[in-house]
Amino acid sequence: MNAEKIPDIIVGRLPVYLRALQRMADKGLKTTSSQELGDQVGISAAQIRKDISQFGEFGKQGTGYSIEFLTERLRSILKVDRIWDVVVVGAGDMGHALSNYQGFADRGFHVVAIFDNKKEKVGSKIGEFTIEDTETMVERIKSMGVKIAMLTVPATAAQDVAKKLVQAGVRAILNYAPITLNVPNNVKVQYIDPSTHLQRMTFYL
Amino acid sequence: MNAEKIPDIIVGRLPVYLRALQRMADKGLKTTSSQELGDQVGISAAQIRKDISQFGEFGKQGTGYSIEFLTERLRSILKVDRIWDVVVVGAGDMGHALSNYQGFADRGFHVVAIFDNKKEKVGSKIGEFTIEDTETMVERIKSMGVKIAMLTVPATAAQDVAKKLVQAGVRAILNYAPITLNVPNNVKVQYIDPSTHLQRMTFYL
DNA sequence: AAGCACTTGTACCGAATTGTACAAAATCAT
DNA sequence: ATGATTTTGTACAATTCGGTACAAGTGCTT
Repeated sequence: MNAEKIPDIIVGRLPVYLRALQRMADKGLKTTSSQELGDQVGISAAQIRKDISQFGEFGKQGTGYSIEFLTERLRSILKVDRIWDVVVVGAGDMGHALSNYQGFADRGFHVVAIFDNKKEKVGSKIGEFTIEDTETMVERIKSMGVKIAMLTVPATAAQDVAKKLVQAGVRAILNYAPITLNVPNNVKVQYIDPSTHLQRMTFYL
Repeated sequence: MNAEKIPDIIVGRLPVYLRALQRMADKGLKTTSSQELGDQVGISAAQIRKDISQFGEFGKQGTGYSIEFLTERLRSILKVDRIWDVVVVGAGDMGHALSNYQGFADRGFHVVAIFDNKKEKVGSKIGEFTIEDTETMVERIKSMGVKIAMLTVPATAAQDVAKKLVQAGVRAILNYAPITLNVPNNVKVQYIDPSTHLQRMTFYL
């Protein structure tokens, strides 16, 4: 499989499959089917089979998929068969919550530093982290070789910080600021904005 | 325009347009074009024109769109030309952050209560809110007539809580728990799971 | 007043995505 | 062993989605 040829919409579903598989494994299950997995994640069985088959023939007729094997394959495909270091920029409530979040460890991520530009915050602790100054951020990120950042600064500051992150070599940004970021093509951005997500649902109310 | 006929993918882009328009208005701008708006949000101008034209002819040739008028129309279409009461379930770090979040007010939402099932948390304060017991949640939500909930409980509890929310009349759930929820067709769910979003990007690294 | 530049809304078309259906393989029951 | 059942992977069809192109309206300049 060539990464360039896989549609983004399929890539977007893989983490959902992986998440469901990990839950099944936690329950002690050994195998599953596209039907069962589809019921779990609310996607048609055919869709799941087609998505998975983009990367190889991982199933067995009559039996379905080995949960362990499929999990391993998906982790490899998504490159989370390793641990990625991640930095948090913005030490507000959201940065705080992400720094403490226990849900990264078994999904392939590890927060290694948190930055803020408020001098009065710099130096204070969040859990085990000491908040660092954004002034030194670019060098710190470069020296650690971090490729992933989570951005929880105010919208007004987000574009500037994003530019710095790109300078520092960051290639993936999870943006919590309610603004669309302008970044080079080789940098990926995912957006998390609760108001936007809510507005997407009020349409149907 | 008939709500049933509008593709979900278009509905999903409208809040992004609205967000960009509100930023333009804040800057004092009066009009914009599909080209300019598209540059802001990273979507082609033709796409934006087509999306907007689903709901009427809001632009003017040669001039573009009145920011104020288009904002007003989008707010009406998305039904955020009013304030929706929202409850938070789960008083962990994320529930805490959402309860304090200042970004809801001018986007159509207002947090009115926060619930948790941990007896030792119930009664304590988060900002102006007193954490309430999930045992009384269904009745409280019913009596307040709340239709929207944000779910920040652990994955293991999420499905049970979601069921209760549906019983209470909630029609839209913003789910922060890393699990797919099973809800009736007339209930909408949006998913926010940082690990899933990050995994969607590591594929390209 | 005439020409130019800008911009919308939409018709048309190709690309992307999803659904349907089934042959082939594997397991299970008797 | 044989037939019934389950399930995958994929060919084909249908649908959805996005890009291209342009007529027509608007405002600006000279």
